[in-house]
Amino acid sequence: MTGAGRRSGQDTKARIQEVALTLFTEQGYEATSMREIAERLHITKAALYYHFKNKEDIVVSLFGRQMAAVDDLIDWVADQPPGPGLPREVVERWVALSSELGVRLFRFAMANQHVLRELKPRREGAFERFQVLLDAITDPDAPVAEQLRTRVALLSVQMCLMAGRGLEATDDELTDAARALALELLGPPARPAAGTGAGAGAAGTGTGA
Amino acid sequence: MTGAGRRSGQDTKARIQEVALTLFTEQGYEATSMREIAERLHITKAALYYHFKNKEDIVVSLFGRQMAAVDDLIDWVADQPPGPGLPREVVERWVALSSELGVRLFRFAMANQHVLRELKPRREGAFERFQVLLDAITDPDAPVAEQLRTRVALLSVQMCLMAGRGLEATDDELTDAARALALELLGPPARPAAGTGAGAGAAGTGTGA
DNA sequence: GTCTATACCCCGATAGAC
DNA sequence: GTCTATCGGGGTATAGAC
Repeated sequence: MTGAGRRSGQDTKARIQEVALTLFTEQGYEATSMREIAERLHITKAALYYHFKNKEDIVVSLFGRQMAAVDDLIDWVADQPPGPGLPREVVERWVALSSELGVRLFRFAMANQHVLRELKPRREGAFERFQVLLDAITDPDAPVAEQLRTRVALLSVQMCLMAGRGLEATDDELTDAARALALELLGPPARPAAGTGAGAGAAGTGTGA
Repeated sequence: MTGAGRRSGQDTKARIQEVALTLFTEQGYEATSMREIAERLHITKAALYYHFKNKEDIVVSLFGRQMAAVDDLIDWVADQPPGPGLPREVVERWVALSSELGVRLFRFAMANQHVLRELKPRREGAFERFQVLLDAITDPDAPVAEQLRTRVALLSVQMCLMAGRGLEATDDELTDAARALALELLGPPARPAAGTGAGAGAAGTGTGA
């Protein structure tokens, strides 16, 4: 019986998140003040601090699921033996993750790197976590040009989303193009050689985006 | 006779720029306060405002030459007839520009997109200006995947610089790899067909980085 | 448990004295 | 050319009303 006339705390919290994401995306994180968020909801600044520790905490709450998903991917990578097929696997999973999280949040994350960079919920920052993925798929013995190709492949997903701004294309089209480009950069699929029996079903791992 | 014991205004201004660039790069633009900059130079906040209109203006002064160079490139592009060889030309010039400006400033620009984005010295913002370049080399009639390849090619410089963090590679190596990657993404060089007599000497246009 | 009122200190920026 | 003083507004903390 909490859902009628009176406003439940859950509801308010969700509304704050909604307004905050909108404003952060439209005008940027720094350019959006706590007062501005509060005014849109007809509450006071202090009320925000009942629901969230601080301004950063709102962002953290918005990216909570996503950060956890990235952490899962990192943990998964840590358990994998290095091999020629690993980069493709990681790229596939990374693309799936990106489209699942939503292009909207991904764009926000890119345009506000400086905010995400400072968050320290687990591990280091969002930025350093991506570095872990990059390092995991980089063969330290390969020539620099080759190392860069592999790393750029993973980055190309973000780049396609960025470069796609202003193009007449749906988010799905962009995501598909990003995957195609990333895989192309990795070169022809390494045949499962001998011992490594990993390269089977590719992407569809759990979420099914 | 202004260079001895007394401190000239020119000197102070340069010292401010030096300290500001260091702090901005180390801890970010927003995380660096005017007071902090002033304290390092043993002057007060207000003194900074004698040399610079505001905080943004310090950044503008740092990027002045570079912004002008980008503007020149945009103007040049605007005068070119669209053609299959144009993307390669633009990429070559963009890579040359990037290495000339210095990898340091380029990294700062990427990590602080949100600042550059709001600058309005001429035209719109630094971000929108890059969009002009992207649009200039994009063939609106090509399939989306093809359009993205072209646009990502131009972005490859930024990607390599980003992906190269943590790699044992010199800035020159990264720049070279970026150019190679960009040209590869653009596909085989379009033969000069018939009428377009532009694709001659490629990059070396003025600066000679 | 939910929110308001109020106060704190730092920030960027300006005006005016020296 | 540099300082002091001051302004409005930002994020944050807390006391207390309901």
